[in-house]
Amino acid sequence: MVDGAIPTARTRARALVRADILAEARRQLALEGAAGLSLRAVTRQLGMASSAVYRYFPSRDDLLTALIIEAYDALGAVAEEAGRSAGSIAERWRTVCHAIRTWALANPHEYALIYGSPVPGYRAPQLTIGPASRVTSVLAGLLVEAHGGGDHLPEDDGEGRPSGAGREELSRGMESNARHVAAVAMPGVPLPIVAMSLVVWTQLFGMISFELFGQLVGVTEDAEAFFDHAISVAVGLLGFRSAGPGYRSR
Amino acid sequence: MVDGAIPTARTRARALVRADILAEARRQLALEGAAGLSLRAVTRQLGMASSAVYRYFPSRDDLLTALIIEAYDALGAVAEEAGRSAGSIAERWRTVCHAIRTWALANPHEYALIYGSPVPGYRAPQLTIGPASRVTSVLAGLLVEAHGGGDHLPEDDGEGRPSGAGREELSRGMESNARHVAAVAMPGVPLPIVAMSLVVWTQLFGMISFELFGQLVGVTEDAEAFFDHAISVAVGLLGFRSAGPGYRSR
DNA sequence: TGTACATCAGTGAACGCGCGTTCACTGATGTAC
DNA sequence: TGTACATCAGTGAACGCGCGTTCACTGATGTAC
Repeated sequence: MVDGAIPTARTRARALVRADILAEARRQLALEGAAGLSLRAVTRQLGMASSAVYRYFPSRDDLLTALIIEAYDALGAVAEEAGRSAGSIAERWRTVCHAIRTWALANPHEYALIYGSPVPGYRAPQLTIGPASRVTSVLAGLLVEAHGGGDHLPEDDGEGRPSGAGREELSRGMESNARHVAAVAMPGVPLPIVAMSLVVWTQLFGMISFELFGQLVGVTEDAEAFFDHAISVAVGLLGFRSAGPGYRSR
Repeated sequence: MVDGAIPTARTRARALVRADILAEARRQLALEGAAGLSLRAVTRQLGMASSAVYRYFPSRDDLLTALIIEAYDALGAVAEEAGRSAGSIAERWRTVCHAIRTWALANPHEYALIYGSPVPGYRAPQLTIGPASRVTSVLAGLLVEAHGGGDHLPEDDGEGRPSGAGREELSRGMESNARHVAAVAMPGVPLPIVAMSLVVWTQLFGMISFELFGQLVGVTEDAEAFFDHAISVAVGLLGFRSAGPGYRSR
C-alpha cells in the first residue's frame, strides 16, 4: 500500500488484528512480566492458531521490541504532556518527574521492561533509540529553556555553576561527558549544570526503580514524600528559580 | 548433627556437594541470568541425576534464594572491607561506593538478581533481609561515625542541615521517613542528613543500574568519571569534611 | 461488468526442545547394642 | 569388635507441561485485463 492510497479491507483488518495482538501481549506483560510473555498464550487468548502470529511478527523478539517501543512511547507521551504544563521551569520539572513516577507505578512491568534488568537473550535493536529518548528530551528541554529563556539561575556565579554542592571543577573525563551530552541534548546549558543533570537523572530513575522493585519497603513508608523531597533537592541542585510556596502533588 | 559434634564423612560430603551445586548455579547465573537458571542444567553439568538436587534444595526457588543470599553477602563483605579502609570519612565513603560499583561490574547478573527487576513468580523470603542490609549498613555506619566521631560537618548550621541544596524544611511525611530510618540505622544523625542520605543512596544504585543495564551507552562515554563526579556531589551533599586534594580511583 | 489469476491471512498438525518435580529403588554410610 | 538395623545420598524412568517455529494447506480478498 502506497502512502495515501485508500486502504483495502484487508489492510484495515490487518491493522486491527495487529493491534489486538499487541493489546493482548501488553495485557500479559502487565500480568506476568516480559519473561512470562508467550506467543502461544497470546494467540490462545485471541482464539487464533499459534502460527497465525507469524503473519504479524517474524518472531517473539520482534513482538517484544514492539512492546518496548510502545512502552517508551507511552512514557514519552506522558512526560511530554507534563512538560507542556503551566508554571515556572521548576514547577514543570516537578510535574514531569511526578508524571514519570505515576506512569511507572501504574505500569510496573512496562517500566521494568525498559528500565529494569535486560531481558536475557534479547538485544534491543536501533529502532528503540528514538522512542527511548523522548522522556529524557523533555527533561533536557526544560534545562535548555531555563538557560535560553527568561528563567535565570538564582545564584549563578557567572560561569554556570550550581550553588552549594557541585561547585568543584569538573574532571577531564566528566567535562568530556558533559560536553558530549550538551552537544546532543542540551545546547547552551553550562557544563557544570549538564553534569549535575546527569546525577539528578540517575537519581530520579534509581529512586523509582527502588520503589517499584521493593528496595524501599520498610525504609521509606511515605514513598511519595520521599519522592517530593528528592525532587526538591534536585531542583535546588539544578539551580532553578524557586517554585514558590511548597509544591505538593495531589 | 549437633553444633560442635565431629562431622561424619557423610556430613562433610554433603556440604561439599551442596557447595558444588551452588557454585555451578552461580556460574550459570553469571552466564544466563536468573531466568536462564535451570536445575537440570546444573545437575547435568555436575554429572548428577536431575532429581539428586532435591536432596539439597526443596525447589528451584530455594536454590534461587540461596543465590540471592550469597550475592547480598558477597557484596556486603566487599563493602564492609572497603569501609574499614584508612582515611577520612569522605575518603572511606568514596572507597565503599567504588567497591560496590566494581563488584557490580564484575558480577552483573548477581547485581541484577538483587537490584534489578524482581524475578517473576519469585517472592523473596524473610531470610534475605539480613544479608541485604549489610551494604547499606556500611554506608549508614559512616554517617553515624561522622556525627558521633571526630569528623564534624564543615558548614553545619547547628541543626544538622547540609549546606547548599537541601536546606529546605523537611515535609511532615519526609520527616517521619527520616525519623524511622534514623531509629533503625542511623542513631544520632540529624534528620536532614538522613533524608539526604536516602537521596544519595538511590542515586548511587540508580547510577550503577543505569550503567549495567545499558542506559548510559552513548550518554556518558567515561562512566568512571561520571561515577566519580556523582560521588563528589554526594559527599558535598552529606556535608563530609573535604576529602583533600582530588581523590581519583586507579 | 465479468473473469482468471495472484496475494495472503489464518489453520492445524507436527517437530524438537527443555523444564520442575515425583517416586520406587539401590547401596553406601552411620548407629545402637 | 561384630552384627543388625536405620538413615539417606543418589539413580533413572516417568509425568505433564508449555514453548517457539515450520510447513503444506484452504479459502477469502484484491487486481489486471
